[in-house]
Amino acid sequence: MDAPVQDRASLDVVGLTAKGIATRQRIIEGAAAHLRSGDPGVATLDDIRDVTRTSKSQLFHYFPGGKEELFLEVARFEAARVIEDQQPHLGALDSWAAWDRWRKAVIARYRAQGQHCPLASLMSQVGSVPGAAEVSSTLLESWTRDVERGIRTMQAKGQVGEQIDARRTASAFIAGIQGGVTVLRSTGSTDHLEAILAILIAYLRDSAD
Amino acid sequence: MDAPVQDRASLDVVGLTAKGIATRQRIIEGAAAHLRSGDPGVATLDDIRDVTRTSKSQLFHYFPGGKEELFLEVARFEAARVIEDQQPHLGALDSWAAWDRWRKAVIARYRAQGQHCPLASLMSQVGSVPGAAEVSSTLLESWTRDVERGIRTMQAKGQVGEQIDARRTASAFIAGIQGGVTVLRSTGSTDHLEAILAILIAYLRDSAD
DNA sequence: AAAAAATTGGACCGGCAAGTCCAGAAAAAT
DNA sequence: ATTTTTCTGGACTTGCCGGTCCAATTTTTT
Repeated sequence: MDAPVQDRASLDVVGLTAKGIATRQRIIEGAAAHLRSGDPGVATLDDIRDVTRTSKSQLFHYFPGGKEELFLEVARFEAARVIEDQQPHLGALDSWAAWDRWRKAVIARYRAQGQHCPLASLMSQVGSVPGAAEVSSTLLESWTRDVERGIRTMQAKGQVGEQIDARRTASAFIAGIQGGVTVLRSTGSTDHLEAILAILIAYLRDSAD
Repeated sequence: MDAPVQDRASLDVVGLTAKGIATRQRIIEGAAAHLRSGDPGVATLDDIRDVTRTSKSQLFHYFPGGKEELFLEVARFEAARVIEDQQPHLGALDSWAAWDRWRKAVIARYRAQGQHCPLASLMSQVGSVPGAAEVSSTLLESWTRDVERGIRTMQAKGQVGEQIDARRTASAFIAGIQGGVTVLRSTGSTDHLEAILAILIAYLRDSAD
């Protein structure tokens, strides 16, 4: 389940000993947990130092690019989590029951984490850190693709009308989820998120006449 | 059109001379323009000082609460703009043509401002500044209400099915727009925004059988 | 016109946080 | 074993930015 994380990490750890890799990973995960539980805009390297029980020099040793590089790494880590948390449902949207389980998983996930959305944390840095835009749009793209695949599967089974534009509708789902979460972050309520997921799924169901 | 802004301002300007009011307003508008064109997380009081041609003491004279108070005031200013920019369409969603004009106005607005969404700037401070959450949820609420009213109007005319939950569907619209804009901010494309607006309107049209 | 109040300019302070440096400990290589 | 590389600790530097202060100027009041 964390295989992709391992892969990702191994790209950057060439030349590090086992101990070094462990420390590096501990920093990323500790920083991720810390950023997730607060406003990432205010998070400081010293906070991360405290929470990960490391020193300044370790931070800069493993992330020569400093704060920016570390945050990007955390962003990648979190992006992987977003998709993983929706599995196995997202990967097999092949029946209305599956869609329903997925819908519930999404709502449960965001309800649980409340105001703190790691993806939003990501987005809030899109402006300042160049690489962040790439990380988040990659995530959005693969997320959209998964949903699109689900819609095509349903079309193949005749449970969604052929006239539906799978790609476009998948985009709508992703936008809807993003928006629902955005509203959640500022109002604390999942109403908007639930509303749009229900409507979009109803739209798909109604399409098969 | 800027009557509400005047009202709002007049609440805080008791005891200020005409010149003072003008300076205060110049600061708010200049700061708004500046924040709109960059990452608000990095905006500094000195930047605002430069762009508004004022001095530190003026900033603190008119906004004793410092940065926080000034930013909140800017947030209110921007929140008003968001609604205004969709008028007069948003206020009179009484035919499919009107809905279409509204849809186009929304897309045009966000396409024009590209990656920089003032509402998102607002949101990104929800965590740090207490009042920001209130400002943005007030905006979302009144925005949702406008759409809800539009749906009810269409229902009264028999152009949207009675089985549609107006409130819930309006929530979906708002969430959809938010999400579309969120995606726009990170990918630069309005595809998601256009997709979800089209689908939601189609959903409404199809409801009138 | 004089006094009082509001407005403006900008120097200055203090704290905080990113990033540097180097010395010492631990681990790996030979 | 010793030598070389990797890893770790934390003090220190540097610059930035929010906020304070006070003196000068303009405007309003009487």
